[in-house]
Amino acid sequence: MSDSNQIQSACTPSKRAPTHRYRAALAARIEARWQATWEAEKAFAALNPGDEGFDASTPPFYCLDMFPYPSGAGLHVGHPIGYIGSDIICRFRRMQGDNVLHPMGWDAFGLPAEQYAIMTGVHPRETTQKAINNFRRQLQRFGFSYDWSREFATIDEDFYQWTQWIWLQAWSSWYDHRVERARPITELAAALERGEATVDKQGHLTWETGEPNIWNDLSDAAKSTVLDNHRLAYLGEQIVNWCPKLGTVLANEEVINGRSERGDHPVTRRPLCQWLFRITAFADRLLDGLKNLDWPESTLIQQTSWIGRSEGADLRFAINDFGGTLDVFTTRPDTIFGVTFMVVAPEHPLVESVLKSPTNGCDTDAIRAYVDTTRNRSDVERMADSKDKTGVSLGVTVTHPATGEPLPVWVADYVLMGYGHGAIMAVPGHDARDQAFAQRFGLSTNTVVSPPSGVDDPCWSGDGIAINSSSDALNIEGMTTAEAKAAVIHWAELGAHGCGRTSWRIRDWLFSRQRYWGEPFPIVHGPDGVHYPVSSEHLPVSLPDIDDYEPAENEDPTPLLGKVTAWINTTAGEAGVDPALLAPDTPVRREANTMPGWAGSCWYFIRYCDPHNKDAFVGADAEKYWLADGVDLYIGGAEHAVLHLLYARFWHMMLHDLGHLTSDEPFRRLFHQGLITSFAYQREDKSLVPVDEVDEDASTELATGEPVNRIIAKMSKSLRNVVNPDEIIAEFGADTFRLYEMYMGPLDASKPWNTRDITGSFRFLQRTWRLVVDEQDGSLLVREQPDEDVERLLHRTICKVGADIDKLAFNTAIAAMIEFVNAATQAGGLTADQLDRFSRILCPFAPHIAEELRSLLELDGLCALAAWPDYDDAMLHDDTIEIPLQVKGKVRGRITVAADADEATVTAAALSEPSIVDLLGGDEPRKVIVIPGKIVNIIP
RNA sequence: GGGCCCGUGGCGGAAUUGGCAGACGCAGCGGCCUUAAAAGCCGCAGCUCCAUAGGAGCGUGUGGGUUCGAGUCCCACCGGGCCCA
Repeated sequence: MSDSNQIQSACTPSKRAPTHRYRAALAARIEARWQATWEAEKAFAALNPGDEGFDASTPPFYCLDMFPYPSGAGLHVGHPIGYIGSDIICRFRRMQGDNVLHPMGWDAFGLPAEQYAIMTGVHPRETTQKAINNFRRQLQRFGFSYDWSREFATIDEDFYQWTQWIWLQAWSSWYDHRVERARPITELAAALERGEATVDKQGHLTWETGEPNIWNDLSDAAKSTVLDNHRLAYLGEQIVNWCPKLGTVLANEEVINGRSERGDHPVTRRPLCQWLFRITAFADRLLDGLKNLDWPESTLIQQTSWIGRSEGADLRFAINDFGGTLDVFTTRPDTIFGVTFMVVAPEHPLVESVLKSPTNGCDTDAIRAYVDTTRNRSDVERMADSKDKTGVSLGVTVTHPATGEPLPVWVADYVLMGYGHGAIMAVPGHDARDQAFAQRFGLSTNTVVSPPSGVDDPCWSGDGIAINSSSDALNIEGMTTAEAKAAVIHWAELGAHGCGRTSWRIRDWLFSRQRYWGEPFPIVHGPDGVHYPVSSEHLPVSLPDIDDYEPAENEDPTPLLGKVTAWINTTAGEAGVDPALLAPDTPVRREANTMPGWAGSCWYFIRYCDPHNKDAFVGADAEKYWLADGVDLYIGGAEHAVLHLLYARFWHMMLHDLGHLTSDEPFRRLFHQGLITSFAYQREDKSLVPVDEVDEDASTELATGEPVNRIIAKMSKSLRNVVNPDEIIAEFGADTFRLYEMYMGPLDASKPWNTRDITGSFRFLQRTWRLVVDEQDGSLLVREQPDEDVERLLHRTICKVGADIDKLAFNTAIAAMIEFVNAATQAGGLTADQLDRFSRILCPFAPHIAEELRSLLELDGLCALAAWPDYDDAMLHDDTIEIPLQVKGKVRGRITVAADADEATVTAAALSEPSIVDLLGGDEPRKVIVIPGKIVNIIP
């Protein structure tokens, strides 16, 4: 600033912007001051049972944000929207007297830091720590009421030792389907020892008594194999998604259209021995548990379809000439009379048999050619072009079990080997894909289900009445779909043609990765091929340092940790195996795989309850207090609808069964915040133009003058429409930022960011400030006597804001506060008492300015810890109300009546209102509809 | 291909869940203040038409239906988004 300006300012103070106007610099001072105060006074530290000052009568409220993965790029304005919402709820509940647990931490293992390490050689721990520090700094500028004393990262050793411990719990357990819960594996061993359970030569477990029990004849290694086959964490051969480029296997969920979700590299399928979780054992409970959750409907639907329970039947068709049977799974056994052909997947063993010993009329060349071309197509491609079906006849037939008719067998790639038995019975009358196939190859169609009346669908796939459905062996004619299903299953079971079966889409969860930056498994491979756990007092198994992060890019999956031979090859004693299990000098090999990024997020919310506990993953008292009914409110993105939320539920159920947790569901209420999108500009040919190359007012491209259309897109670097919250806070302050994001629209809707709109929220705070503060000297300006209308409106605003916060409808709560401030400005100000109450309802939204206003009032204590103000019901309603009068649904006049006027009074008043009298022209109305307190509709 | 959600002024959105469509904010226009500008304050503001005040008609993606009354419920279609294949 130049000298002359200063002189002029000093001489003519009225020309100068007032020194105590609410602007960015003042907001920054206010925000720094109160953030420091909150920290110094530990205002948001949640008290645990046993802590000094803990009051058991205070209701607990656990509000959780999905913790972020701290990326090197820092926060953009989309990140905080959920955190602002949860902070408002937390501050509100705190003011209502709850003991609020509102923690924050870091999901810090994962691929990006490791890939950065591959490029730069910088240890992922270093990169991650830097990113964490930056995220923390950015988040703290918002004034969130987190209890930072509970902060941790999943890479901290005293956190991941318990992640490893929980994995060992799973490894040490099995699922008892008789009682539907997980139990310690030692109890299974004991039952086998006592002969309560028996095991046959194939290793199958039964609880039928009287079976010959071979358990006690087994070698120790064989016993251990039997137990291993029942553990909830087990080593199994599975077809995996192998990504040579990333040097790791990926979960199905991490593969999108045959490419890796991260990095978009090709993924192929191959069998591999991997650590798995037996999540399928919990499938029924994971499904049933959804019924009691207060979750968004769309997420419940997604989890339901992911688990994918389908009731149906396995049916058996005798293969002619070859012998043996072709087994299929179908959800519609009632359509058995509609089967006109069979289809097997190209990988089906029958195809190989046919090629080995072809029958007459079998074109082996065509079959081989077809199988070869389909082999390279992904499941996605195979399912996608449903319109253009391909396939080849196998030249064999099967016998229809109910009619005895021969049915041709085809091979086609729309049938997948991975689902059911890799074979289907085709019912072209009632399945769209089968119909398309039948039409393509001229196969016949039987209609066997009559749709409900009014439906005219040549390929009805819904329920109906069975028609054309009888033979000497089976008659289901006239039955409903449900009856027919039951009848066919009953018939099939009696005649050994099949049995009823529930099939699941969910598969066991692949839980090992060949990457470096993850939790090591706390288990070693003994010389006898048996696994030995690292005993819990030797946890964590620390991740060793390595020099070279580059994965071996080859066809043979090798874990990165396999390179650290000195760490891999050790002794039982060195690794921490219980000497009672294995002599300390026994050479052992450590497990070289690491856990996937999901591991820490499966239980981090449990650790927040008791983050510094050295003896347990959570203390029993803290767990019972905070998690008796799960997390009260969980806010996070809908992109985690299936994976994270399903995995966390699985761990929670397992730990519950084993007696470590009170509740069996982790998250009672779930809320998904919407995405913050951005405006982007599109040329006529739909190509996108970066925002900084566009004249936004004229809607033209700067370089060419060509017109562009404004569209809504995700924020992205390439469009240069990413907004950094640091800049917005510097320009307007954190309170304005918080208000703006909450005022944009409903929290669960996706909404476009528009920097221009922020000024509205900023001006609201300026008006609020000016309403009660002298902009020249900063002193408080309040009136002595309250304005009657303002007082009435204040009661309504308190009521509305409180109700809206409960509904997470922050946008309308803020609109109500703006209306209040505008009305109070017009009415000439507030009393000190009114300002006190208003600052308290403003506090959850704009906590810093609220504290500042409270301190100007010289009231004791922090606004953040003050009680939520009361309102008087009597002040919410007026004595008289105006009611619109409609004639045939159009408003034609209004009357003012007492709020509690009865129907007759309102009718009389309405019919004597001049404009209504006019319109009726002396005739009696045919009908008068009075909705008390709302509207009158007159039908002439 | 399937599932779920959503289409309201120039823009973001509101609407007590079937009862006055467009709250509140942005942008816009007019006025006050100012030498001027910014800021601020006061006011106008869905569209079309007639018009001096004022009035009439049309309006929540399109078409139909239910209802005294539909942005809201039902059916079909069009468009967009998300998720899953």
